[in-house]
Amino acid sequence: MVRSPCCEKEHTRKGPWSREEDNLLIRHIMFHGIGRSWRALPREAGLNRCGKSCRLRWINYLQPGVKRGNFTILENRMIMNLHAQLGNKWSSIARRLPGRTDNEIKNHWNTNLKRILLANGIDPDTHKPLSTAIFTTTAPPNNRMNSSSSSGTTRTPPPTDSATSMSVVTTNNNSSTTTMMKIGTQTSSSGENSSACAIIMSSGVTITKEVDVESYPELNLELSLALPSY
DNA sequence: AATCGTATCAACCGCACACCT
DNA sequence: AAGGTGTGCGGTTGATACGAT
Repeated sequence: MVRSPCCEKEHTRKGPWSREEDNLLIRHIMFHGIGRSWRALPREAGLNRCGKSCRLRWINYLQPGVKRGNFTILENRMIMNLHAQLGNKWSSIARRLPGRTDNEIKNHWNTNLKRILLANGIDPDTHKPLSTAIFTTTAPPNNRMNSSSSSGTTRTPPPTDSATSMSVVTTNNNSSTTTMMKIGTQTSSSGENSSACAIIMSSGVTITKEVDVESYPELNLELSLALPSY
C-alpha cells in the first residue's frame, strides 16, 4: 500500500515556530477545539504548517498545563522507575508524569539520566549492571542541565558556586553488589555545604540519596545503590 | 576576539496501528 | 477483506547556546 504524504510538504513551513504562528494556533484551538482533524487544522487556522507539526507544537508546548523547567528529584525517580518497567515507552511514562511530555522526558533521559546510570555502571537499557568491577570515575561537569524556555533561545545560567564531580565505587560481597556514587559537592554563597535523600526502586535496584538541598538537586546527589545479585 | 567542540532540545521523519469506507 | 486516511509514537537530526582553548 502506498501512503500519501501527510500534507503538502513543498508548501509548508518548517523549523522553529514564530510567536505569530503560536498565537494563530492557540486562538484557533481555543475557539474551535482540535476540530475534525489535525490535517485540516492548519488550513482552517491560516497556518502554513503541516498538521503533524501543529499537533506536536500544541501537545509539547502550547496546551495548558505543560510544565517547563527542571525535573524534580521525584520526577527523576519516577522516570527511572517507569523506564525500568516500560522501556522507551515515552508516551506511557509521560502519562504518569502530569505536565510532562513524552518529548521532554525522552530528551531528559537521553541527555541526563542515561549518563548517570552509565557512569554508575548500570546499563540504561536493561537497568542491570554493566560490570561488577570496583571503579571510580570523574564525570564531566554537567552545568547545562537547566531547561530553556519554550522559544529555545534562553538558557538559565548554571550555578557558579558549586564544584561538580562524580565518584562511583562499586563493591561486591557474596550476596550483593553495593555502589556508592557521589555527584558533586555544593557550596552555597554563604559557604554552607549541603547534601541530599531519596529512594529509587527500579527492577531490583535500590538507590538511596541523602537530601536536604532545595536548589540544584541534580548537582548534589549523594547516592548509594544496592544492586541485587544477578 | 575568534574558533572549535559539546550539550541541549525543538522539531522532523518514518513507521505502525486504528479506524473508516 | 482490502485499501485509504489520520493519528500517535519513538528515533533522529539540526540549530543554537555555551564552555574551552
